[in-house]
Amino acid sequence: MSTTNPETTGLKSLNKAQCRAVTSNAPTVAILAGPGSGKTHTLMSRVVWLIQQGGYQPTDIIVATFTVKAAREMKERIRKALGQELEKKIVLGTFHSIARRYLAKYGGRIGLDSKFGIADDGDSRAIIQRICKRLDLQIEPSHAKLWISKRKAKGSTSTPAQNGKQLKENPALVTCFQGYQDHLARSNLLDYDDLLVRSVELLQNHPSCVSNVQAVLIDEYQDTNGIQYDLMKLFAQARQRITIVGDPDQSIYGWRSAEIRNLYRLLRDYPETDEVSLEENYRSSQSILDISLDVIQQDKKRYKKVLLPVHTKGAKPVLRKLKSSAAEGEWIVAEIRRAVMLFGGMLKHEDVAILLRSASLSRHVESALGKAGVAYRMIGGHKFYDRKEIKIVLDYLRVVYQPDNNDAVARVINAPRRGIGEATIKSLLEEAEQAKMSLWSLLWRHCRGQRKATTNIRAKMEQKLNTELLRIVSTLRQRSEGMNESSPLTLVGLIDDLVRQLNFKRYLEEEYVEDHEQRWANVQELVNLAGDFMRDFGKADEEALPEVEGVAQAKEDDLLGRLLANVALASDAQKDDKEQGKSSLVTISTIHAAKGLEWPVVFVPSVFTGSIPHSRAEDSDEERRLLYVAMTRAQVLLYLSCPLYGSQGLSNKVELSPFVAPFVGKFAQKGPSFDRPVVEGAAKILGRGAPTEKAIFDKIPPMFSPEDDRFPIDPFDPKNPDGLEDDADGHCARAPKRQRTVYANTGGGDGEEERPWKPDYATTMEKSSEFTMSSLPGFVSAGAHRAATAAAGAQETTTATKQHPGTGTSRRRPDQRSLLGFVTKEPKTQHAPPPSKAPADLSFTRYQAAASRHAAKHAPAATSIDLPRPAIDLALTQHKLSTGPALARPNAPKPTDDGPRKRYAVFSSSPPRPASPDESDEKKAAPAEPEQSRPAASFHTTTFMSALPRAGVRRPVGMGPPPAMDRLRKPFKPLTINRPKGPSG
DNA sequence: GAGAGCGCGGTTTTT
DNA sequence: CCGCGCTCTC
Repeated sequence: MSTTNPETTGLKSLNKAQCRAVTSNAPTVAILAGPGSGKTHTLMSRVVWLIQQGGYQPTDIIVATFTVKAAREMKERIRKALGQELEKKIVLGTFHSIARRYLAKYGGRIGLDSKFGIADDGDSRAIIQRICKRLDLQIEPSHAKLWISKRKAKGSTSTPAQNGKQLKENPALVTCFQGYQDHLARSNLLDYDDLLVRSVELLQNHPSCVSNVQAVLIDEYQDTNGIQYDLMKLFAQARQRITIVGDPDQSIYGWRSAEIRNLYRLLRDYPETDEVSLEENYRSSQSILDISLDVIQQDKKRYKKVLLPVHTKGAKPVLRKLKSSAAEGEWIVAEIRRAVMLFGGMLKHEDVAILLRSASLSRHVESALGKAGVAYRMIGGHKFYDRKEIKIVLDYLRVVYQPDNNDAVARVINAPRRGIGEATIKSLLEEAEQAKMSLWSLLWRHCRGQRKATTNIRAKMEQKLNTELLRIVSTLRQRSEGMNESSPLTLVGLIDDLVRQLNFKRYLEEEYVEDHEQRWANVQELVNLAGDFMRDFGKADEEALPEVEGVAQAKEDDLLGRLLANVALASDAQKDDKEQGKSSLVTISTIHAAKGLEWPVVFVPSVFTGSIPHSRAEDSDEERRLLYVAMTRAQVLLYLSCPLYGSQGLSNKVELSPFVAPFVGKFAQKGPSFDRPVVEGAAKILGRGAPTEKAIFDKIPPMFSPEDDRFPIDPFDPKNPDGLEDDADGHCARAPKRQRTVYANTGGGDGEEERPWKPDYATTMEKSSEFTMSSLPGFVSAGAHRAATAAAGAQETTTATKQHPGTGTSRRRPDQRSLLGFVTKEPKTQHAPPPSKAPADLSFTRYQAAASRHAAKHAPAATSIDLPRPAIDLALTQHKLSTGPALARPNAPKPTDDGPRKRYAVFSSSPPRPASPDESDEKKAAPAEPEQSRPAASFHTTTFMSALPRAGVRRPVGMGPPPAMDRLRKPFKPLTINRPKGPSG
């Protein structure tokens, strides 16, 4: 297998370096590479290669990823390459889920009860909070939690060196730690960190459990922490074959104790490691890469490496300043629409991602999208499983599964209301603890008359407890114990019965008069999720571990337990591309959750100090890397933006993030013109067909401004800093005093022409933006939009995995083998460092040289070869009817025959005023039903619908002036869903 | 002792 | 801007 011919082994999609990594015979392979260089693809290919060429059994391979999403994606890819049969046998998942599997099978060996549950974040927090309070420790629970988690996550790293520090430890923390562990043990729970800690313990003491393992592969290695490193080594202890891929520049989990140092530990611990660096970036346009590098290179301590653009320059990334967060949201919507429109169907909503530093920033964006009727899905942030109604049901299930889980029991005692208050529950808990029995059995015995509780429980309540809680749960428990894979529907039935017997619907109606429907729908969705779970994980040994000879496994056929574990471990976003394909959704995600993914169009809003370096962040380098990660998700269009005033008050000005401030001049100040070269360049990068100009033209409605000119370029006006809220038109309309911002001299340095801000135009457009956006029929409505795009863009477009389209153009570096591009500063390892003293900037120099070479080669050539006509698009640029008096009501043309359901929203041409009751009458008449045109196929649709006003309950949000609405309505909670829906067969 | 009402601080990112 | 903890009433 040493001489492998790429042609015959499916390695064609790999470049030379990748190929070398895939086929390396070294026991340990470290693949270090920047974003978009095909790391994951390479790792996946190596798995395939190990199985097909190396003769390894899939069951003997462990692939660990960092996030659930990454695991799922990896799974998908391997399935495509190997087929489901083989893929299923590979032990693949997040560290946590793999650890859990081992503990479920072998945990008995280290004294673990096989029915252990997983304490999620909320559980841990609650437990710690209680302990702190009860013992009157003078510490902050959140701090304690962090500390405990850090301590567990360290693994073997810390122990040797720092004894001095250990003495300094706050004894209160130690006490809390102890109490916490005791409590977990009593409730038979493991927290997330414990899964890893105990697995390490297991594998240390019982290596035979992994004696079969031939190869271990780790994705996103830079994010592993100490304990995960230990675990990796232990997984690999039989054969010591490890392959890792990673990028130190993308290390964004330091707060979770990820240690870049692990890279050097690996090189030290496995001196024969074959290091491979991948240097070509296949993802992004050159200008995106350039500016991303500008950002990351501010970090002087970083380990430099080469990143060669493969694609052409592309449109200049944008750094846009907006008046407020609300304006920012609206601008984003406008840009999305502009791009979708002017790319003539080549870009769809699903090609767009909005990446946020924190989930809480999503509000404005969501409301803008909602108003415009753009469907979206939110990844990360609020979790479906965190919703109150869901938590209650889950808590019941946990009690069914684990009667000793006192916390779950306690939460469930008075929900639905049974007239048992907090004080009573607290007292019962105390009593149980004193009596060294679980809360459940205390109640049980009390109600059976076996042991009278000292806590006073009134007869009426005892009655209720007995019939409504104890009896229901215990019968369900009996049923669940008889449940197994051969009776696949029982889990759904179980939840159904639980909910019915609790009269949960009525409870919701009474408790949540306002939105009980939504909540009940959520409960229904939970039932559906359970059904999906049964289908996908229920029967197949999705989680099986290979039998190792002579090592007995515990059977884990407890469906309920697995469901609950799945909820705890997989509570992040699922995407089910199959179903989503029908409706094209914009993605909103945290930057963290976006790692490893890519989109043609990426927005990074709120790039201001306090958000991106987050105000509570301790490591600003990590924050910078975070921004870098966000930026490098983009393939063709990258937009950063920053509101000039914070959302709270008008007076709090906001400062541009220091990470971009020095480069303001390198960004465009507004969205690019989507002229022919830009469109064609994008088409090339994405490997999609560029639409003809006619195709684009035909769909552009009149009144549509092809430029990003609806918002002032510089909304900042010192004379009128307070005109923000009420929109005293004057100040936005004033001609821009150019570049008088605090940040830098943007100098307007390049060919980007600055369109002067026309006062009248500005006002009208600005003012009319709400209704224009939301009510032009066929324009904003997803239905029409889909019709339009479907007609044009029926071609295959795959965003996920690129097969390195530009093979012909991408020049591989001849000296690819060299490592010097990567590590320039060798930390205190003294094993043979590669060409050690490369000047620190060499890599960058190389990069620059390559980049300019590349540019020289491509810029003229690329366009002239494929598409000889350069700038016909002038016509397009001038196709700007809208610069005229903007208020003329457009003779709204339906772009296509929208069939029978053409929906004309009623809109008045008068500028929107703050909502008055009479006015809203008119608005009520407007059909608030953009959502009806959308298929309700996936749960994400549900997500989206929750964003929309429900007829009768709310008036159409799109019609009204936004601020009023925002204040009137309780902000909706986006359902952020996550559907553990594995790609079913 | 249960529940409704008001005031205050506070929450980054994920398994 | 949202859950909490505190107070007051039943």
